[in-house]
Amino acid sequence: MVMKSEIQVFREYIRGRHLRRTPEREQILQEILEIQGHFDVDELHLRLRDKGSKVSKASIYRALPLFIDCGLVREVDFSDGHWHYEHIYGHAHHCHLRCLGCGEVLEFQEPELGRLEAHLAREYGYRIKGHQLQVQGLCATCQEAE
Amino acid sequence: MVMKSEIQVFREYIRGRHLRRTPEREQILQEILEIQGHFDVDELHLRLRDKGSKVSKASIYRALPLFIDCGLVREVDFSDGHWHYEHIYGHAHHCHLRCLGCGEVLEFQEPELGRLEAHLAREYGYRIKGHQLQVQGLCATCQEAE
DNA sequence: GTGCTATTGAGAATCAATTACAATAATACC
DNA sequence: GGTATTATTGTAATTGATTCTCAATAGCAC
Repeated sequence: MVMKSEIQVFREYIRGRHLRRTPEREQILQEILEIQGHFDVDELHLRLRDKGSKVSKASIYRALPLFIDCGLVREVDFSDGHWHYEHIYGHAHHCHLRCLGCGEVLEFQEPELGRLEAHLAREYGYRIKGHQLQVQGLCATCQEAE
Repeated sequence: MVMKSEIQVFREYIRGRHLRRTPEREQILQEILEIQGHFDVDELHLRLRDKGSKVSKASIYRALPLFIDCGLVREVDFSDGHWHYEHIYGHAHHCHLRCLGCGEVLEFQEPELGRLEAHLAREYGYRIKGHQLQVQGLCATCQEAE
């Protein structure tokens, strides 16, 4: 299966909606693609700053919903008072296991959830759009430190 | 199995930590117990107002972590910019299916998740403390309205 | 009762996220 | 290519949820 590149997906999305392709948006997307794992707006903004980009936080906040809407990025909830994000296009759907002590985040697959979605659709007449599963606990190191 | 009443649980928690039993806290807890389903701080505050209580929002914000800490209440994430809560003591653990159109929230059980927790504990050496699973979709009515 | 200190309400402060606005720049059309 | 249209930008102000400060109050231990 050949996949379109993320930039390609974004450009088609932009064109299809009579939005505009701007260097700011593409810089932001480029940076997101280079980040391993999760990020928040502050981190993203700092990384762009460090590379000499002058993109404002407002533009980041304005761009993220676009990336989410075209399926490149999703919001991740770590229950710490602000949003985190990760790029998902081309990545297998996964869930997060987070250590309450040190904040480490592991990713894991849970294939059962596909079956669950199908079951919920049948049972309640819903068209399922997505799900998030977060698990919290203490990693081995933080258990000892207790 | 006989369970302690929620008020009892809370009073013991308070006593055990040299905190103080106040009418404000007990009014808030009482009100939470009467709410069917989920609530947020604003709703809770309004309901208390309507009953003639003068409890401030600040006190509600200060009381909620106590209820959560003693296992009576938990946070629920609807990804809409602020926290929701529900009382859980004596209720079976459940997950939420939310309609993105009208906001309807259904609850369902997912017994597989217990097995998943055990698996994660074994696989990664974690001591699991909890999990949340949210599913989003469109209910039958909102599918038609599209 | 008395003293210690946790708790309260009111309002100020904080912080992430959104918005207003004037300037800029991407696209469509000639 | 030039021009008009209007989406997008950065800045700064604003919002809205939550937390904090502070002086007054009121539980609880003795």
